[in-house]
Amino acid sequence: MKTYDFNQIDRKWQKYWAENQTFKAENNSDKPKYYVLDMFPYPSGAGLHVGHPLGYIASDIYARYKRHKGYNVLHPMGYDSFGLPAEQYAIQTGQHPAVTTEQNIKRYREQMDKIGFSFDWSREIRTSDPKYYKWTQWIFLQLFNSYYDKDKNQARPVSELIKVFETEGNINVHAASDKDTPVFSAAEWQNFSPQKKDEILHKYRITYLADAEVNWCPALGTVLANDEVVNGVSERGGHPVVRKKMRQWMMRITAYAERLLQDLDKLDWPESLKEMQRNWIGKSVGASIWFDIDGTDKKFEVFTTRADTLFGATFMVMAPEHELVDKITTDEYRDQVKAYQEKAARKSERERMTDSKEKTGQFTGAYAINPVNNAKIPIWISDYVLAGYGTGAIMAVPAGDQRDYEFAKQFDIPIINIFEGNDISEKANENKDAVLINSDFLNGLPAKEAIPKMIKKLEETGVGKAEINYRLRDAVFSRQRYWGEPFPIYYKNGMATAIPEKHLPVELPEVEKYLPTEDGQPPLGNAKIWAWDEANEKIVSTDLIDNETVFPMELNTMPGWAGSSWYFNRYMDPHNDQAPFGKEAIEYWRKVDLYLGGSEHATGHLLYSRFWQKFLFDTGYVPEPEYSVKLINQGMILGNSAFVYRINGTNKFVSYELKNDYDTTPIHVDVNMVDDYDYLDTEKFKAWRPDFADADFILKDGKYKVGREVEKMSKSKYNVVNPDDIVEQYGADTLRMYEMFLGPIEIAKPWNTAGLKGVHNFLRKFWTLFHQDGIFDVSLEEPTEQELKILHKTIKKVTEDIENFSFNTAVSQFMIAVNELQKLKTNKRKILSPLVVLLSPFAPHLAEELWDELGHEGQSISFEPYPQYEERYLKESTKIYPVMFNGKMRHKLDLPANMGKDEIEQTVLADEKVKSLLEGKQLIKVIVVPGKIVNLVVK
RNA sequence: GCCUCGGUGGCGGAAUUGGUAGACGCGCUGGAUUCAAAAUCCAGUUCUGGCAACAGAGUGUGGGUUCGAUUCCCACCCGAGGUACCA
Repeated sequence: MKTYDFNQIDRKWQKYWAENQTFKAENNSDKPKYYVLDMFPYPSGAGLHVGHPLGYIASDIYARYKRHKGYNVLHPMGYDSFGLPAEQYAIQTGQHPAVTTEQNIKRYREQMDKIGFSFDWSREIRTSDPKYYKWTQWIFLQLFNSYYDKDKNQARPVSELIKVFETEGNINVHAASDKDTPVFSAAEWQNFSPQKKDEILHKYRITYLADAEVNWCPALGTVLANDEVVNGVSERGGHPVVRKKMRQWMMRITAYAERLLQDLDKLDWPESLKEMQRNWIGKSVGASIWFDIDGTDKKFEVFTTRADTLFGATFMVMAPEHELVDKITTDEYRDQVKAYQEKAARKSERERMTDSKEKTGQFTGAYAINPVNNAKIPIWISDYVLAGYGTGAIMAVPAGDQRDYEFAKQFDIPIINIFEGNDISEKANENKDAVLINSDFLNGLPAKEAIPKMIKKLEETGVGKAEINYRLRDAVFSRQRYWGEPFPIYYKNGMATAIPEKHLPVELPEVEKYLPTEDGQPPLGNAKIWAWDEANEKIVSTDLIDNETVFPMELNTMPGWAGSSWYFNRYMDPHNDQAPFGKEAIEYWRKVDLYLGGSEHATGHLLYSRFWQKFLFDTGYVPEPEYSVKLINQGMILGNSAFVYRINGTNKFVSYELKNDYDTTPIHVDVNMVDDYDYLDTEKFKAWRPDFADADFILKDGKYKVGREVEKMSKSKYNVVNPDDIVEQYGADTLRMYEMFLGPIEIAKPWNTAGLKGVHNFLRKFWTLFHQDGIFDVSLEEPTEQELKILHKTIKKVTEDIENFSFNTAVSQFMIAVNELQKLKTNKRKILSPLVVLLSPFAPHLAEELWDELGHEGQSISFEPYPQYEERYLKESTKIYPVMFNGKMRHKLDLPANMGKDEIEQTVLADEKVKSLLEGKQLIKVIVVPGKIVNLVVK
């Protein structure tokens, strides 16, 4: 080989690794285990862009490094292959989502293979594969058959709960359940109808059916997420959206709120990510207080974190949807209350959040009685109180809460000042150190002391108790979609009933259309073979539903996060068809040692998967309550968009420097038509789109310069850079090292190709160290002390950098080493050979090639031990000490490196130059930092 | 508003527990090589002044602790991400 032929080297070694299954991990080994995981991708039609592999490269470097270090490394990859884009494509074209998905996966795989990852492809999984979702359905059934026992603090079988109901009712049951769960005795339970029993059990199940309020779009026939609704209409199509209660599958994640919060402290995750989860869970400690309603036998509960301010409560506010509103409203106010409720119902949740500037509300005519002083307090409704948080009602203390203050001002409600030295003419006092007044037995106390005192009083008189509230809500688990896991559920006499486990997987049925049915049913309503024959235990035609033993199947499918909430465990034993994973496999691998992925999953995947893991831990299926103790976020790689400037109303385009002289509109232009100096290839531009074919240009110095802007990389912005092109032009190793060199992995950064050449040069120089005039030429001579120093310094620094995931500085270190060795014209085997191993996690193709040339045919470098540095080569014989006076450098001194602190001090003070500098000054003290500095403090 | 993270040359970015700020790369300048260019190699490159030695300033701003601060403390400004009538 005459030159560094990276394309040939890439192909050769990628083939070799595939054929030899070099990176296949075994489930038993004498070596210690290490599990490196990337968040698996959704295979979209657009293919990979240069941003996707960033995390995969980092994890691959670490995985390869750990293999060198003697670990049995599990480094798998797969696809989160259920999802919306494939379904939408199916709606447009009639192409089955499975076909599209298969094509996309093939493309992803080809692209990933070109980068030379050390994935164990024998363990590949796909969430849309029935062999995989069989076990997603299985886990769903375990959740369905469990409830959360608050005494034992773990999930328990529903069958045990039923036994308790049969013997003592639910009076002593302390379990996570819906708020409206009735209290009943054993005798009552026995007399309930099967439907009633079923309904009650749903209030306890960890996955359960409930009427949840959703954004329903009648025109689209589907439920939309909050961010798909803009100004009360759907983001796509602009159809009206209404709030509607629908029967949905829910996940009782709230049962795990406290454990999800507590265990965050055990995790070595980025602080920002943990903080996001903490906020999302939103724990607040306070009290609930019962208020009687004047002149009735009704009462209602409020939650507050400031029980101490009860004497300052001058009105009560209920959410417009509060169930008591209709019952307590007096005739006088009925019409106005009704009108307000209707107005509030029309607003989407998002609107209610945004129009928060001005408070609106309506008095109900009813009054509550303050339990501590029997004061009559008017009850209002307002949408600033949310039905879904706490009890949906609050006690309003305008002196101590800014929102209550604004409301009181708006409606001229009196404000009682309850804080000493407080000015209530402008705003409320939210300072917790303020001392209470006008508060009877709490006068003179700050919140910290007053809160427990008040709660004690409330508990004694039986009108309140200490309480903890969480912002976290139970998660909606149904989707009105086709391309997702079907539920293994059928409806017998209206009761959701599990299909026996032995019949899993319940495979997704074929449908003619992927749209909702005409009567508003989800797409599975179009399926012909979608009914459960209980007698014969199989899925049959829906035509047979009138038959006594044939029942309709669930028409919803599971959401995208179902399959991704446990996939990390499946990799441990991906082909098991008896269990989601074998006991032996999970006991061996236990958990992910290093997890890499984006922070956008903080309150989605990363929370749901922790929840499922804890459930599986409770039920004894997994040995760890947290599946990933160490997590690193990789930052996004942003696109560097290019713009041309069209003069309005013409087909003329003006160069960036001149654009301010005209009235122009910027237009995205494909970055692949722009060179490194931001000049546009005008011919390519004309050929790009028909409407630009006759474009005119106003040039500057004969060239057209584009404008630049950093944005998210996306097809629609024409700023996507395909990794294949970089690999083609510079080789996989250059791409790998360059992406690492770009900056720390956690940071978001724009893609620019400016530095590619530098990294590529490094690899060429490295190759050149082994070759004279293109011919392999490595000497067996003993290395010099200087060469050994370079080697060992590099080993030390690079190893430390890898351990700290500081891959950008590791790459720099390699560059330094190569520059130094190039200057010495080193071609000694004893230096170069360890460097090859050291480099191999970063540039595996080149490393394997050189390793082969060094004479290790047939032995993959991948399992060679990583070189270790030796301290003795790092010691320097002399060290230059800066001699500083009052922190300013005045002199440099060459001293032996191994000199002790006192010795350095004496030698420095004896130095002639130092003596002359000290002349006429008073020496106060001498600071010696061995190996670093000598600082003389003088006056 | 609140929470988290950050602010260092023309650019991306380095700097162990406070100890010579600007590693490495890009770009730029000069030189070598070449008929010429590309490529490669060598030297220089924080700013200001100076031919230079050198001097002064310098890590968002202002203050503080210290012999010494990019690093620690206080206040503020700016940016990114998250979150929001959460009672």
